[in-house]
Amino acid sequence: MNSTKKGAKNELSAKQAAQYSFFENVWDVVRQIPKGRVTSYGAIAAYLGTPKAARTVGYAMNACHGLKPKVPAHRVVNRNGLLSGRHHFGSPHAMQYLLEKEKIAVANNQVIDFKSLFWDPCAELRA
DNA sequence: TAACTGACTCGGC
DNA sequence: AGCCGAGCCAGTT
Repeated sequence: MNSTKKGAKNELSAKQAAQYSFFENVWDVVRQIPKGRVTSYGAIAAYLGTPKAARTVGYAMNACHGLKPKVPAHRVVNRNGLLSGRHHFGSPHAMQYLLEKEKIAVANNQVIDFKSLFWDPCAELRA
């Protein structure tokens, strides 16, 4: 006990986000995305308490490959509804193919009616 | 230890 | 209206 450390790093003070790394938290939220819906990196980051950590969320996706629980990263797109991470699925069409299977219309690497299909974790999971 | 990267986002021109 | 640059966060090397 008495680690005598400065104690910093507890700034998260969110509800959970406790011992799990930021990545674990991101994956957990992504897995909660309902089928047929999509969300943005900024929305996930904001839910974790860091609206500016959108880049970090995308970075977490980079490590989501090979995870035990499947992470529907294909449901995560950028703020413009563009499939920015399609190139990281091994195949540039894999992400679009998965989205189409979810009944999500995709054109030109962009989600159609993205605004309507947008799923906000802070509004649905918000504690 | 320090520096860089990166699947983003916002603002300004 | 579209294009460009800077900022931010966490993890990796």
